[in-house]
Amino acid sequence: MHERDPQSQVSGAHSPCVASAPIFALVDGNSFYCSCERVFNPSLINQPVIVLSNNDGCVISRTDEAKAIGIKMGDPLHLIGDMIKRHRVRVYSSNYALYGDMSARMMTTLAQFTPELEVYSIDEAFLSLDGFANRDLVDYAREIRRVVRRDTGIPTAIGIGPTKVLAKVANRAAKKNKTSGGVLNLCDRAAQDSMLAEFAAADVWGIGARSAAKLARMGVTTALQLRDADVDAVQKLLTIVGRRIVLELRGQSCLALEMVQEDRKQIVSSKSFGRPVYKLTELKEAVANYATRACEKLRRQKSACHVLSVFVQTNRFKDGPQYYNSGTITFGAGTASTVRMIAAASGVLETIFRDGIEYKKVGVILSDLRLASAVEFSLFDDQHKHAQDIKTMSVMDAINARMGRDTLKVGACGNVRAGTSANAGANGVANVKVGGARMAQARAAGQSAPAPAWTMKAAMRTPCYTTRWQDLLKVG
DNA sequence: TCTGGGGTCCTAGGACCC
DNA sequence: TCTGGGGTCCTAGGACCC
Repeated sequence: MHERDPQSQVSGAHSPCVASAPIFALVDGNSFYCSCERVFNPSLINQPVIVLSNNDGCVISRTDEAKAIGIKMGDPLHLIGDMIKRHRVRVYSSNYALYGDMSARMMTTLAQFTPELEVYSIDEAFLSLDGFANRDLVDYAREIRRVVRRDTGIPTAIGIGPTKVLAKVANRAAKKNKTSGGVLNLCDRAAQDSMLAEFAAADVWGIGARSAAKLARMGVTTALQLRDADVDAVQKLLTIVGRRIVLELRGQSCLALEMVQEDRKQIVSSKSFGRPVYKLTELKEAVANYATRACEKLRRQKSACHVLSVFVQTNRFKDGPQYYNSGTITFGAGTASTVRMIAAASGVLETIFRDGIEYKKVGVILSDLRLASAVEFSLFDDQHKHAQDIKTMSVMDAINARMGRDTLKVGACGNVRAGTSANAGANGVANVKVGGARMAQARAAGQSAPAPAWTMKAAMRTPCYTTRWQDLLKVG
């Protein structure tokens, strides 16, 4: 068992990596989004490739070749146009349906190697190798890499260590060091010493820009200095979080493997607009769509929402008047009904909307999430209506699961088909009635209508090779 | 013209109660 | 005029992650 509360541990002790100590491996997909694109387009191999954030705003994934040119994470597209042209960088809009599917394949493959697996993010997983101490860990990790590559096409790097933080360090080093063969083991004390000495404190997992600056002020700039710093002083500076990091660097495991994915405590759906938006009606349509997405997630984890917040904001990068406002509504009896949520969100939006403002973004936040099966009613709540809502939603979910997202949706969402974009055009919509709620049914064939200003820009999106029949890759 | 979205955890401070 | 102290709960803000 790992001790989860670092405060209860003996501080200052350097525990050696003995047989009974935990062993973590961190498997991380290299340039994950770009690698996904390469799997389906081999002409991208050995080429500089980047994948962009929503609205084709900035760089969120880049290959080694793109890094070598000098393209950095988070670079706005409009500032690197020259570089892209000069080096013929291949540019892609993000395609989360594809990346999510590739991620699931990678995790399934990893699960063949150990049942003790934590899916940490879309492209990373921690594996427990506790029972493997008597094997050659590096050999085993190489085998994992080989099989993931073979079965998914995704290249990975693997870092091994007695704690999660050290496994992270090892992973970074494995990626950087081309002679490592993609695998690096930091279970050995001497290896830790030499590696941490040349590893920046700012690059340690959990140390962000703010914390790095604070540490630098007390003379700590390397991971080795951080490990050997006075743990109480670090806690004073960086709270309990900093203490845990120091202990983990010393080889004391404070962060356990979390195999079960806990339910979300909060669900956010918000996006920047492809073009400026001024009108309340347009904002309402955007909010209806975001509320729809959020409620789908909510029902998937079988929760009910008790607090809904809606916010609006202007473009913070633009000179001129800024506006931010948010409003909240509380549901006496929790709900997961898209119809109710949209109505409530629309009401909140009206209270925070001001005329004559150039809006860039709206969002909805669902919080105070509790078990849907345990919703409590007061004397004034209409339980019959609530039961009807649940039925309506399950019909909608069932149809959309079978026929595709947004086949059935609430009329307030307008006529935008999910998965299309501002540039891809929209499909026709017909209204139908389900369980008393007015729904809009999008037709499969697209009669083009101009896309609303609030929809996203995604001009360079690849097809959904793995998740849509009509986008299956054709061979031959 | 053009700068992402979706999460988590921790702490301090205020409100409130006894 | 004197005017406690401890506990809990909630929230906003900060910081971090991918």
